[in-house]
Amino acid sequence: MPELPEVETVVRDLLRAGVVGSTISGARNGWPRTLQGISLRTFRKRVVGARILDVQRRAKYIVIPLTSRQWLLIHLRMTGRLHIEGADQPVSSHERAALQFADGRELRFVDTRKFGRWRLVRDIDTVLGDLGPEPLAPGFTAKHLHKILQSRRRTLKPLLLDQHVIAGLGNIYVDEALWEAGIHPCRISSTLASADAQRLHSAIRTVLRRGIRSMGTSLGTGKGNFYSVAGRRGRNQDGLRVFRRHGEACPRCEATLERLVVGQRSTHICPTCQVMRKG
DNA sequence: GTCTATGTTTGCGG
DNA sequence: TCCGCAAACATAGA
Repeated sequence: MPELPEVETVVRDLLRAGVVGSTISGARNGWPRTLQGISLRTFRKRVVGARILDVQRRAKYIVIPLTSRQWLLIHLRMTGRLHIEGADQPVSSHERAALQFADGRELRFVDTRKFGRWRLVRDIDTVLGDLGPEPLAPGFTAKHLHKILQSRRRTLKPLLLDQHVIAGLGNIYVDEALWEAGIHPCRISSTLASADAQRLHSAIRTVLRRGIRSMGTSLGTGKGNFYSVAGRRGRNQDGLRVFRRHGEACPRCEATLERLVVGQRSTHICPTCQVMRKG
C-alpha cells in the first residue's frame, strides 16, 4: 500500500487540488482512534480558524503545517485515502476523519481498515524525530548507505523495512530494489561489500523514482488498494519486476521467480539473480 | 459459510 | 540489540 512513492503522489495531488491557504472551519471524526491522542472536541478547538500553510512528505507521513504553529501529521498505514470534496458530496461510510474548509470543500480521510492515524502536534520531532534518512535526499549517498548497513548485523530486508534506519520503503519497493540490485533479502547487512551497497543505493532510488513517476502502485481493484486524491489509480503495478510475480519468468534471466517469507513478510525474488553468498 | 493472507506500525517478551 | 509474534482492523480470495 502506501509507501514513499504513493504518499508522495498523494501530497502532490493535494497541492494540485489547491488546499494550501484553506482556512479550517470544522472537523469530523468517525473513528475515535484515528485522531491519535486527542479528542474531537480538543482537536476542533485547536484547528478551527487555522490555515493550511503547505503539504509536505516525510517518510510515509503527510506533513501539513498550520498557522498557530501546529502540524497535522497523517499516516495512511494500509488503506487510508484522502479526498478533497465539496461539503455537499455524500460521505463514505468508511470516513474516519475530515477537515471542513471555509470555502465549502472538505479534506476527507477514508480508511476501511482503520489503521491510519491523524496526529496534531506542536513539536514535529515527537513523531518524526526518530526516522531514518530520506532515500531520495541529495545527502543520502551510497557511502552513507554502506555505513548504515555495516553498523548493524541484521537480515537485510527487515533492516530496509525499518523506518528508523531508512524512511519510506515498504514491502513492494524493497523487493523491487533488491531484485534490481541482485541481492538476496536474507543477506546479513554487515556483509555487504561497498559495491553491493552502491548497487543497492542506486536500485532503491531507481525504483522509488519510477514509482513516483508512475504515481504509485495500485494492485487489484479492492478496497485495500492504493488510490490517490480523487480516486486516481497509479500505474506502477505495470512496472513491477518481481513483486507478486512468483511463477513468472525473471525479466532479466528468465528463471522462474519465487515467493518466500522473510521476517514474516512475503518476499519475491529471482533465485538466479539473487543468490545468498556470505552471511 | 470458513479459513487464510494482507501492502504498516507498535509494543511485548525472550 | 535483535527477533518473533500479536495486535490494531476489514476485506478478498481460496
